[in-house]
Amino acid sequence: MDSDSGSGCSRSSSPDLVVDDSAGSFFSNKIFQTYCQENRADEEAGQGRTERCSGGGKTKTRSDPNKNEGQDLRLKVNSRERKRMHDLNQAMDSLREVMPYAQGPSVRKLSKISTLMLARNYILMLSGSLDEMKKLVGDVYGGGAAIQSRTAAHPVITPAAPAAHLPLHPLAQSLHSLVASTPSGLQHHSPCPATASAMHSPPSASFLGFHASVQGLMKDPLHLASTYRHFPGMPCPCSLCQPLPTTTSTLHSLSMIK
DNA sequence: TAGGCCATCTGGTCCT
DNA sequence: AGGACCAGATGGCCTA
Repeated sequence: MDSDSGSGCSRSSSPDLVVDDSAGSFFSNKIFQTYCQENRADEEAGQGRTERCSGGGKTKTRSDPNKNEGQDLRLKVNSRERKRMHDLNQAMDSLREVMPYAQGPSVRKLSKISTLMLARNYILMLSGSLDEMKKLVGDVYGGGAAIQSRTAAHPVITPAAPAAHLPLHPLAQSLHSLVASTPSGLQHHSPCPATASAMHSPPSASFLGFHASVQGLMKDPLHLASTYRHFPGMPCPCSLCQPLPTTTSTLHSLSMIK
């Protein structure tokens, strides 16, 4: 049953995920690297779980593991699959850690589907904020700097602009208002009228404001404004609140190829 | 008790 | 051939 040791992060759980490897991308950050390290340590520690079958599931092949070679192979495959799912769950936990929702011992954690949908909306919201910040920077510096910063193919703000000696107070204030809309201050971001309700709903799909069925939401998550509730601190998925998909040009470094 | 969520097993498929 | 990935099936736990 210890056949799966040594695999570690030799292959990503999502090998088709092509990412920008530059500094600051998700897969180059600390969380992902520490996850890989912890994963190796977890393999040795997790070997004893193989026969436990705690959460449920089927146990029918566990009666006589030494019966033949086929059963040994089956156990190996089961162990690998179990480890793969554990890796997936760890990645999901890592994602939950950076999601802007109430976390704590008294709060039930987000379900997987809710985590994924919230992550998507959060990315869209941050993309919109980034776009807005670029426009503000362009307004402050004006002229060529604005043109430069608005170039979609090069969304990098050049720090060594000649106007760097200009007074920065308006810019700093603008940046502060934007920073306030990041996870620690998201409650100031939502312009929705219904944000005062349901402060501590459970973090289920309904907590995210999804009244529609999950299937319907996955089909067309961008056009369900009338079915969403709005909560403080949550990136709202409705068409009134979320940034338009046009801002997703900054996400083009992430692409799924299959 | 029904429904949602989850962990596990299992067989198939694809890739290296 | 072996491993990764995927989807279906199954059963346990929890909540409304």
